[in-house]
Amino acid sequence: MSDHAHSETERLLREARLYSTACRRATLGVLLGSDRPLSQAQIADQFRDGGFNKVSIYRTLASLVEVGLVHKAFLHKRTWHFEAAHRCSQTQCHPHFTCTRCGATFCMTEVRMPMAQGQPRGFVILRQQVRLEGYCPGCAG
Amino acid sequence: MSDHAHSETERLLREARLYSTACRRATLGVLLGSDRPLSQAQIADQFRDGGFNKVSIYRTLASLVEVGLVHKAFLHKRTWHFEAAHRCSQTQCHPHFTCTRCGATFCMTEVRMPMAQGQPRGFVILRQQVRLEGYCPGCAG
DNA sequence: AAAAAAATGCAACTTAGTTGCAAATTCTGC
DNA sequence: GCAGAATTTGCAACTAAGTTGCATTTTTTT
Repeated sequence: MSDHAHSETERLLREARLYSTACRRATLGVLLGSDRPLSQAQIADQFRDGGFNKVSIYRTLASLVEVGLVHKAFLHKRTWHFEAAHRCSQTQCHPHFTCTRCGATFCMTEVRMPMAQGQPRGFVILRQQVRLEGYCPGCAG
Repeated sequence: MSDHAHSETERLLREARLYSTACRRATLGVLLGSDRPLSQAQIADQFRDGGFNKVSIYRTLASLVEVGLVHKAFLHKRTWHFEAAHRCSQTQCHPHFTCTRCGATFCMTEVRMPMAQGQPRGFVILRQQVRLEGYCPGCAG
């Protein structure tokens, strides 16, 4: 990780009152640099020389989710994918598109969805998530 | 299962060109009678006297999904929940609401969501799914 | 620099879902 | 209805994402 990225992740962790540790800086750095949500295994793959234990990565992700720096974006094939929260609003992230042919997932930041309306009285909606399925440009046509 | 339900599930299975077997009739009957998506374990719980092997239920669900009688509604705690497809359109089911306090899930059949628009050129959207989170009437307030 | 607080790594575990195969059930053509 | 083909079922063993307990190491505080 570059010095710049190091100080950026360090600042975010400090603001969140989390210990600035190697595993947290590395994990957060990978997520901030990714244009799509990543699983624990995909994050681990990005670490050179040694890397971190999967348990540590899972616990790191849990702590980042708890303070709101990271979101659990979606489950794909029974595996959680995480993304940095910096481009998500309080009540909804951009939709995620998964290609049913090749399995790739994309962040649909251009697609705007209105918040759900018309729920029965008594229900309080705090967050909504939209998943899209279909063919990506490479697999369509 | 009542005689009426038996003949109804049998008809649906025949139309779908599936063998009408005890496990399929029972599974489909349970899903048709449920007002919310169910997991394999929840379906198995509804079977009296003996029931069926979990492998058979999983394979039954796979066959019902393949012919379109049943949908994989959503993953909750890494567990798939299935629902009969009779009230879903081709491109989207009703949103599903999960209470973050008690964990219960509800079908929000009253909530209408427009199909996503504005995706980058080349993407073909075939289905969309909306998940809602918040407090149910029992847990809010 | 020492003590306190928290993170890390390891091994063992949990659990939803899957696979291969033999036995049982359902369907097809007579 | 009945024999044979096609398909489903149950069982045991397996897979893999994620979790837990605990001893060790790192980070922070004073």
